[in-house]
Amino acid sequence: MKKELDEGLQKARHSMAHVLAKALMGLYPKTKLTIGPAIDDGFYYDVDLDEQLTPDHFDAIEKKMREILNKGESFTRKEVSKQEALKLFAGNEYKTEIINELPNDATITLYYTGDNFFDLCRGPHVESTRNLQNFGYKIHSVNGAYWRGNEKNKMLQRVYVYAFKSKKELADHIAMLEEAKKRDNRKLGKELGLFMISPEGPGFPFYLPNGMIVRNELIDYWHQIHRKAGYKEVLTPIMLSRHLWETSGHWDHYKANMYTTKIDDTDFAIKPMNCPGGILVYKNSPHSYRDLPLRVGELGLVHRHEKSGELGGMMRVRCFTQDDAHIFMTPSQIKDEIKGVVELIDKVYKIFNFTYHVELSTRPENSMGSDEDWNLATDALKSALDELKLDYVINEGDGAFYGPKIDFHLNDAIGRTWQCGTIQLDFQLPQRFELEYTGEDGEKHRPIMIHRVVYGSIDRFFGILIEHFAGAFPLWLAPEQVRVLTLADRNNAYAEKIAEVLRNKNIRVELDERNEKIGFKIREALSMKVPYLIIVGDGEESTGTISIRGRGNESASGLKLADFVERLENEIKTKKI
RNA sequence: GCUGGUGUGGCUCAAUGGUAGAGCAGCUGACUUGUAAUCAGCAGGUUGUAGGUUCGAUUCCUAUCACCAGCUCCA
Repeated sequence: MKKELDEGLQKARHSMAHVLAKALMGLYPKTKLTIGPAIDDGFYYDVDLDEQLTPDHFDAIEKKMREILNKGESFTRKEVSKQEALKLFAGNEYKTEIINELPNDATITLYYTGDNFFDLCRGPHVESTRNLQNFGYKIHSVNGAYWRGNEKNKMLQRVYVYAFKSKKELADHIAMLEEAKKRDNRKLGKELGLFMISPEGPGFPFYLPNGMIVRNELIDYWHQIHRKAGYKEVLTPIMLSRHLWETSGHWDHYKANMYTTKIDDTDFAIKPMNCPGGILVYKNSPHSYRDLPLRVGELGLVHRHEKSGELGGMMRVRCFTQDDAHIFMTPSQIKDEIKGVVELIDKVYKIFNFTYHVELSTRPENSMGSDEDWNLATDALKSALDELKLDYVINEGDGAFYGPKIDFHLNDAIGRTWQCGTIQLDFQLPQRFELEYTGEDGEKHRPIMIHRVVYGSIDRFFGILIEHFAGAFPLWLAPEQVRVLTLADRNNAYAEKIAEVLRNKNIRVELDERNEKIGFKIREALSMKVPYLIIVGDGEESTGTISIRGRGNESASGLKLADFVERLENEIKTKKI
């Protein structure tokens, strides 16, 4: 599912980055160049420069780039020794740092652009800037970026440039971004009355009535499929004692992200995860091997102190509901349980027409447990994926502190990917909490735990859905499924009767009886993305029929209400997208 | 949290170192309407907040809060 890497394009983009570097050096000779790689939609170059670049500078920089492209300057490779390289980049601490990390006997390569500019670079490059003349490129922003991505390092200026093989592709890309902007969950959330976020609670979303309907539909569906898959459900408190978080390891590993408080003289923390609560439920009663696997779901509200600059709409919040579940099982059940979860996740994503890819994350630095357990857990996940014949990418060191995980990444409207579903295998918490079950042999054994979510966060999944559907939710999710519009006051009674029939069928229907022109009412209903409009005037009333207009461009008249209701019910039932 | 930017009535936006203006939404009235905006009137803001400069600030400065883009982080 991941985008194929087009090596030729990457090479050309990286060559463009050198053109940008040369242009910047020409305009601002004090610029210290650092690195300038190709990315998905172009390239960037990180520079250390005292003068703050702003959009006002872009024209001049682009013009300079154009000059270099038009000259048809060749890219030439030159090999130098480490000592020579250090001398050439003596005033540039960033390049010096890079060079110093190379082995002493390394052959270091420089690339010249023309004969008066060179940059430290592994290459490869196109032959000449002439090869890049048809490129569509546009500097679109300058932002801060830490040297080497480490927030302890100096912040550099990162010049971002869109770059495509042709001007047409560039125009298409910009058009796509504009479309994405129209779908932004923050914009649509406001326009469609889905949710709000108040300055009184940054990162803590409020659900408005329309958003609440979507949320409840998502939850209803979740309950249905989980019941069918043999899950039980619990609800655990959002605040628990420090002692519990110390036992779980969160107090040591996750404290920076936890909200804490005191009750009397005891420290408490608002839960950032549901697992310790779920474990207390498990420990509440003794278990036999006959109970396993035990699948216990929880729609748990968690709070995490995310840094202020990381917040954004529904996509990144400080409190959210995870559609969590913990599965307690014996080692021999691991594979089948993981398979079951993967199939569940696949089924849910298909309902929404999402494509996704899978990643497997291994042991991070700040983790607990023995090498042996980590290997065992990681191997178990791998073999389950292999057995399911699922392609996956390995993310070294990106696991949770208590175990490795499989992540599901959805592709959203803008082409970004979002981690939603995850399956985490955990040998640690059962040990820390001394979980047990009685085996067939009458002895005590330690269960293994799976933590898993399907939506991930209901709130963020909602945000992704808003953008995915551009606010035009499928019928089963639409806050308002049908709106009945009247032509004139004298048709109101007829319209009310129709609305009542729909309401009795559990269809979410609203009535628009205002004294407005029909064009105005239609315009408003369509801008609210109502899936179906029923329009009734004298014509319909005299024949006992209805006219409908769909959110697409469908329109029909002379329909029987009963037939239309049946159609709606079928569409809702099949969760048709 | 960091770098840069933004902050004007419910929404979208305008204006100026001399005490803010429009469209939409809202309210009232007229119109009783046939597939994406009927007309008229009314009402609504001490220009995010707190200081400062100034004869005078919403416009300049400082701090702070929130938002936006990116970095870092992440469900």
